[in-house]
Amino acid sequence: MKRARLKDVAEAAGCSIAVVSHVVNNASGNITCGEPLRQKILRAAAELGYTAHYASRALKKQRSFTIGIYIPAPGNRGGGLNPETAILEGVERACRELSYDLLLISIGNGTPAGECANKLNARRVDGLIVLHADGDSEWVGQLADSDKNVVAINYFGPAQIDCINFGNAAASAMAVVELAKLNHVKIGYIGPLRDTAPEDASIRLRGFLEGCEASGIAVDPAMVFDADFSGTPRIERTDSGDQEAAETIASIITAMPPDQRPTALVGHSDASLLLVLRELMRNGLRVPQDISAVGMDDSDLCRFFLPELASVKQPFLGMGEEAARHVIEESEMRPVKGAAPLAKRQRWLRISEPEFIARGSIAARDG
Amino acid sequence: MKRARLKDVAEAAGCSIAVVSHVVNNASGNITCGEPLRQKILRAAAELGYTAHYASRALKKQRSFTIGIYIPAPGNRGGGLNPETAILEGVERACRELSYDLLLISIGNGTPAGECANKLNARRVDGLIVLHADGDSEWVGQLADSDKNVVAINYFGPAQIDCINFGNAAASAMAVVELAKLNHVKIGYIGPLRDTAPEDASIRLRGFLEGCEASGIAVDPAMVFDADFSGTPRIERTDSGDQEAAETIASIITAMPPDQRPTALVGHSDASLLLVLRELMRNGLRVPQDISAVGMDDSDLCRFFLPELASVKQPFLGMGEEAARHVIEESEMRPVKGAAPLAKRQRWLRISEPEFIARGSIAARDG
DNA sequence: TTGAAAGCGCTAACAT
DNA sequence: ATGTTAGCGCTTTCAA
Repeated sequence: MKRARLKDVAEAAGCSIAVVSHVVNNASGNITCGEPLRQKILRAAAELGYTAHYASRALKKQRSFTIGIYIPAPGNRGGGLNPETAILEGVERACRELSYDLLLISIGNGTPAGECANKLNARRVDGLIVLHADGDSEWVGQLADSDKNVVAINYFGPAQIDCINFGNAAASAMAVVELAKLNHVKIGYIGPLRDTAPEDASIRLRGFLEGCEASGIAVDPAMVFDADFSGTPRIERTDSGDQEAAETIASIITAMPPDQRPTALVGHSDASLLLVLRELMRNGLRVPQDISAVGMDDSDLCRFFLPELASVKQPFLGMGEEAARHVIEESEMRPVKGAAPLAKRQRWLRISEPEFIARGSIAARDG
Repeated sequence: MKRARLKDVAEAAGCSIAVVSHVVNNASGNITCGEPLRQKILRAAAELGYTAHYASRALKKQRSFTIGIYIPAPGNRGGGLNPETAILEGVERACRELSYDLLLISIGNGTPAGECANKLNARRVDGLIVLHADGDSEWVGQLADSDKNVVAINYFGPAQIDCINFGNAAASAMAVVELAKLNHVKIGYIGPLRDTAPEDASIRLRGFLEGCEASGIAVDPAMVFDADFSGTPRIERTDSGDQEAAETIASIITAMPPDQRPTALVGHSDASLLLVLRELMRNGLRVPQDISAVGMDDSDLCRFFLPELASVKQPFLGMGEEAARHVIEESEMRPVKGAAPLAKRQRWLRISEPEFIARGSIAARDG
């Protein structure tokens, strides 16, 4: 059986399509309609299983009621449930709540610029969400300049684009502060184990340093294992040998005299920290008795270690929701006709607030 | 600046929109056109940045050139990069290759039946891919009956729907066979640690048993830790206490006289197996010297253990691609007008072929 | 309170 | 070889 059109419902109810259109949308134009007819129409519509043809409505309204999302490559943080999935879930949830559809423009594959601009231009999507866009790439800036409706998630480039970012600095600072509360004063930092680090790694290092300062903790360069930090021990880093780097770092720490060793470690990521911890434990150190540990991102890995790893969590789902809400709201503000292009407002910029997740890998230090 | 329409290009090129339509699609109706005009049109189109309005084309062609995907809840396998992401990536890739768009109907949230049927009905999507649909649910069957274009991935219910499934039985059988090649004859099995197991868990157990039979290995019920197997040791399983179950199983194995212990373990999942392995190692057993291990799904967790866990991998990405290809192909076979509803063909059914990933957790047994 | 009708931008059959 | 035109199904203004 063919699907029902407005016309079919109108015939079944014995009236014109205009009234039907009005009734099923329960608002449009200046049409009103008597209760009996109204009921008749609703019944007919239900009976025929009427649903407005999507393309037709989109054509008429000049809106697709769809937003697009672009995800460069999932799981780049090395292990664990990737943030992308949680963000996507949040985006999808917000879209559904606001009755928008979600178009997955690209995931993992690499054809950003053209595709995105194209979907936008073909009126395929009313707005665009871009995840982890490379700060160096030009296309993001071009989108922003062309006054398209775009919001980036975790973008650290120069383009003046609306965006919402992980609270990277706040997260690592928070880890330090929580450890300080437990009387730790010698706190080490485990940066990226590879030589190709994600863009936000340096921000996390900065947060660590800020956290130390705020807590009145002296930073000891000998225990800050991050290539971006001056005075750090020289560690050989390659593009694949996480394990070797972890072993080197662990042996350096193990070799320190017990009273000079860090009593706690903050990791730039759960994965890096866990690799180092595993080596430390093989060297005979106990977690958390000898050394406490706090990771970053609260990935699935945390709960697969013994003791479970404390971590700082980003509100991925919430960020996705918020981004979607913003882009949709923005889309509805824009005039559909070529009216005034809506004076360029302030750039929208949000930093998410991380949350500390306490677990077995931390213990208080005797005062 | 407003986006260009067919009409704008036609004016710029000084011809009618029909010719433009023909040229930009380089095929349509029985129109031909001289080379000079052709060039002029192409230039004008490029200059104006012309792209066909999506909704308009969809309305006219009665096709959305979009397929929808429904993902109930990601990451249910407990840890590691979830298969859903890889499948999604494959689906997206195939869609792009075939110039289809991908609509993410739902991920993680729970509103399947209505939403899916609706998108289909509103001509929002030309076809639908459903991931991990619950075998008990009715809505999948209803979709199938209504002659909609749907393909399920990893569906084990009764509905006569096109689908492509993980080769679960083949995977666990493969693990056994590979271990047998290494002269293992006492092989244990680690089933789900929780009392709520995924639907395909029992198939994996069956595969294990088949693998044993094929390899001439006697199954010892005392080392088959799966609640579905008669004769298995009684293990207390709850909905959350994986760790306790793992400890119990490990202590049972450790308590066995060394010459009666399994020399190898097959896990129904990487996660379950790793939890048990960790406890075994804490009890003093060495992997792989004392006991070899092969997991399932090749999740990210595998590479986070020492030794790295051998596993059997499902071709997630390829399955996604194949599903998408099928649903698109099917969509293009269907008549757009109400012609003959295309006699119901054979049910399309594919089982994916798993691949063995050898890693440090396996060693040969002395002959 | 209801109906008629003009398009939204595009494709394709039909005319020239 | 090119132009004209009738819709696809819907929204909405205008007329009755």
